[in-house]
Formats: sequence, structure tokens, C-alpha cells
Amino acid sequence: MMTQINKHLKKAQKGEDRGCCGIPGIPDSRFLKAVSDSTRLRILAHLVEAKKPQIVSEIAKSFPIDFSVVSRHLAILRNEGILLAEKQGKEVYYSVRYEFLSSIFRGFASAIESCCPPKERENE
Amino acid sequence: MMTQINKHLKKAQKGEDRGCCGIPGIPDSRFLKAVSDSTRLRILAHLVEAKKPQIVSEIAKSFPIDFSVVSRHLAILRNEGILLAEKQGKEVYYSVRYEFLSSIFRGFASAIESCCPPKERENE
DNA sequence: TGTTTATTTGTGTCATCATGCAACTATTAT
DNA sequence: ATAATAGTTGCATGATGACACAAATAAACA
Repeated sequence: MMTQINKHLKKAQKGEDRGCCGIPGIPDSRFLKAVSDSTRLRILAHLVEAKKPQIVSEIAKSFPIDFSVVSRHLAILRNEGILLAEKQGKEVYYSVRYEFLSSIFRGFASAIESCCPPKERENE
Repeated sequence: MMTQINKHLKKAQKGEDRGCCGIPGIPDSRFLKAVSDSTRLRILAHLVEAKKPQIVSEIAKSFPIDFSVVSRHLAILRNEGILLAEKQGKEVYYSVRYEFLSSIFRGFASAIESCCPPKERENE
């Protein structure tokens, strides 16, 4: 039996209150901070490449840092709705919430584009 | 006459070397850090909303921090290719590089989706 | 029961970074 | 040339955050 351990989720999860400064689609700072750390970005990439849920100790093997630190990074990504954690016995399986993640970034891109002035002409 | 002051640009600008850990489309950590700071995110949103280039002192009026700090934030965003800086006399006009920004985030979204397993079924 | 394994969490340390203020550079005006 | 304005940069400080290690929690197994 899989037990969801994503109880007290941030508002991020429910899609409400996303946005910064009145422009809908701009993610909040904490979400972006979660993915901006280089180690977390690598962990995320690792899980994306794995294409299947992985347990903490397995993930930790790929990184030259203490497994407790990996656990903390995973928790940060989970709290932002980027990862899903499922407990199965002693182990906790982490997986990527693909649709959620891509929709946030696609929304960001759209938010910026929708404000893009018609005559966009950059350098060179 | 407008003078480009975006000389020593990061590789970010030229579209090369973007990517993390072998998955093309995942932006690097520094780029994400640039947009993950809450003040920088607000500055970016401010410029997006303005829909036209603005000078440093004008931007700084909207933020309760020293204008030198705003200048530093703008430089960080510029160095990552997110903003364009154009000097005109004493003033420096900053504007959003819309296409660049949105393409990065859209690429990120696509990179994640392209790795998305067929049976994507998250918790409700 | 106690023991082992998997993960989380408490705590201290060190590095990074946002901030304010002052000094410096650059451009325009008197 | 001097002064005034716009912006950048040097420097000190305080806050945040990544990290290691140890202790605590949780689950399976002896």
C-alpha cells in the first residue's frame, strides 16, 4: 500500500495563489528557489532521466553529499509540488510531477510573451 | 545614439552550453538563481508590466531598497541575458528580452514533458 | 522483545548573497 | 573647469542556506 506523505502542502499544489506582482503566470520566488539550487537541479534531472520513482538512498548514491542533505533537498522539491513522495514500507519513492512542472514553466513563458510588445527587436 | 553595454555576455546569450546534466533544455543554475530572488522577480515583473525600457532611477522608485541595490539586481539579470541594457546619455535603459526569456522556460517545460512517461497519473 | 535498515530532523559551521552607505566613473549643464 | 545628475562598484554586515554529523523516528525482521 502506498501512503501519500504530501499532507500539509503549500498553496503551490492547489494552483491557487501562484503568481507574483499581479501578473498571473509568474511563479513565486520560493518555487524558483527550489529549482535554482544546482544540486536540486541535478537531483531533478536525475529523476527525470530515471523515468520512474526512486528511493532516497538510491538517489543519494549519485551525489557526493551526505544522504541527509539529499533527503532535505527532496523535501524542498516536494514541498513546492515539484516531486511526489510515496512511502512504501521503509522506503520513500520520489517521482517528478511532470505535468505540474511543465505547466508552471509554460505558464511563465506565456505570461512573459503575452506582455511582449509587438515590435520586439533585440540587439543584433 | 544607443550604446550597447552588453559586451562580455555569458554563454547564456548565444544559446550555447545551456543545459544541465545531459538533458537539453534544462537551464543552468545561475540563470534560475537570477530569477529566483524575490526582489529580482519583482523588478522583472515591473519591467514586463511597463512594456517599455526604463531607466534605473525610475525603476528604483518602485522598490523600498537603495538604488544601488536595484542597479546590482539589474546587472545580474542583464548578465544572464534576461534584460537588455542600453545607455543613452547619462541614463541606462533596461528592457526585457521577451523572446529569450520565454524560449528558455518553454524549453524547460518541453524538456520535462519529453521525458514524461506515458502513463502519467499523479495523486488526483 | 531487540536489531537492522531507510529516512527525517536537530544542530553547528561555513559560504553565499542581499542590503546600505560611501566612493568612484561617466555624462551633461553652467 | 566646476557642478550636478545617473549609474556602478568597493566594502562591511546581517540573513539565508547548503552541508556534515549525530540523534530521532519509522518500519521490517530476528
